[in-house]
Amino acid sequence: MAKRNGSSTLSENVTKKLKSDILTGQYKPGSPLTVSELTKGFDVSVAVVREALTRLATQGLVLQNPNYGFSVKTASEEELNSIVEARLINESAALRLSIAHGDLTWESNVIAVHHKLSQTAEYEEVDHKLFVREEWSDLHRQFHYELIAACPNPLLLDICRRLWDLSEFYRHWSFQQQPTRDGRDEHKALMDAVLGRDSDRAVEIFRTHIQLTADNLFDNR
Amino acid sequence: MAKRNGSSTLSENVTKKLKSDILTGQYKPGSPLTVSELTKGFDVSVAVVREALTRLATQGLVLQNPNYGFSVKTASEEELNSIVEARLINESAALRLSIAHGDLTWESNVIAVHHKLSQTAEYEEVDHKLFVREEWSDLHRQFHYELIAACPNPLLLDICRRLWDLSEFYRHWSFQQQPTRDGRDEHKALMDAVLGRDSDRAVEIFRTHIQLTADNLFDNR
DNA sequence: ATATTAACAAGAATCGATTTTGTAAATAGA
DNA sequence: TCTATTTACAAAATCGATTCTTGTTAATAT
Repeated sequence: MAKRNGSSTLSENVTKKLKSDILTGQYKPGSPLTVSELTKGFDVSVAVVREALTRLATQGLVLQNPNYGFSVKTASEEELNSIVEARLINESAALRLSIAHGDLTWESNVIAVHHKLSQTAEYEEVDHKLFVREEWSDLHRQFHYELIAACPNPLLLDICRRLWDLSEFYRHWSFQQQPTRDGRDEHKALMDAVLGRDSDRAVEIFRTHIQLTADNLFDNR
Repeated sequence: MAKRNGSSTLSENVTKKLKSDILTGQYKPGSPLTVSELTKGFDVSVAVVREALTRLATQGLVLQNPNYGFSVKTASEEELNSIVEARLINESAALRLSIAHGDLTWESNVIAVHHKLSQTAEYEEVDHKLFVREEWSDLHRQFHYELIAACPNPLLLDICRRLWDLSEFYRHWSFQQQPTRDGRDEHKALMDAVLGRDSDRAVEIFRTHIQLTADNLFDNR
């Protein structure tokens, strides 16, 4: 850091990096985010770090206690259920709108991303333990995002994006260690329903898919 | 300002005040929010003002162009429709959940707020023009909020709150000048459906209510 | 020995100054 | 006269230092 590149600001870059660090599990839930520590790590001033933390706090990824500082958001099964419920509500609606408005380009984009996703390995083994691969994780996100991309309501899409971020946080900090199912078939079925413009069916598959994914996170601990 | 009171921070207070100023129409949509101007107005440092602006920008009430500064969000009929649609989706869902979970205390709170609202005048005349009274506006917000208050999903409630803020912005900057209808009956019907635990009917009334309110804002210009 | 107050330290919040950026006016060259 | 480059200026972004808060420990008193 310490030097600006392009027309973006230091604050933007630090926000992006810090968010990514939190979402990829670099900090434990609830652990303090000391401003002075972060200034050293990023080699920027307090103003920049504070601005980044303030942004993330407003988005719900960071907790702010006045006069007590910032900390990474905590995790609970209860909250995960709230997130899943909110996602079901908003992403289902966005999905219906997307199916109603999507054009040919959108269709081919969906197919393209699905193909990549289906051909990418989900897990990798490190020290005799399985972890979700970042590449698969990115594609998974892209796939779900592409499904709703034709929704003409930018506000709704923004809500979906933020809820996805919150979900993402749990993927790294749940008690789940072993993969118990393969979502590949579900993704295929979901895509088929979407391309067939069958909203009801698509939403139904999506509902099951996301519910199962969430259930898995806190089961088998 | 310039002096802290209680355990709250300057940033919090400035954020609150600035947000209120924007929502009550103190600044025109799109008008620049110069940091140095605001520091003078609030008698605080740039850090505090920037933090407030950053918060509001993340919430969508303020626009931020990197290296170009902040400005009040703009208004368009298109965006209002997006907001209304997002509110319908989220507030309907919250309403159903609230009706399903609300207890006796909640019921009486709904009745209490509705009574206040029904007994409060909506408009006042200033210079031969009618304006919505702040007191009524607050109660209106409280009423709608109380209806969904028993929803056990805090995330969903937060989304509703933020969408309400965005709607609030339009109430002051729409082209509508003359009141064209009275929502009193609709509020009564909505409350009755809610207390009767009739979710479908409540959502239906709510849908009509919010749609008409939004339509009015951009009609009769 | 316990309760209360005072001193201290760590970190948050705030400040005023410095650096960088974008815009528009001024100058130079075709 | 018109375009291209330079210069000047205002505002944004960033910095490092100062001031406040809060929690903890040491000191004093009951």
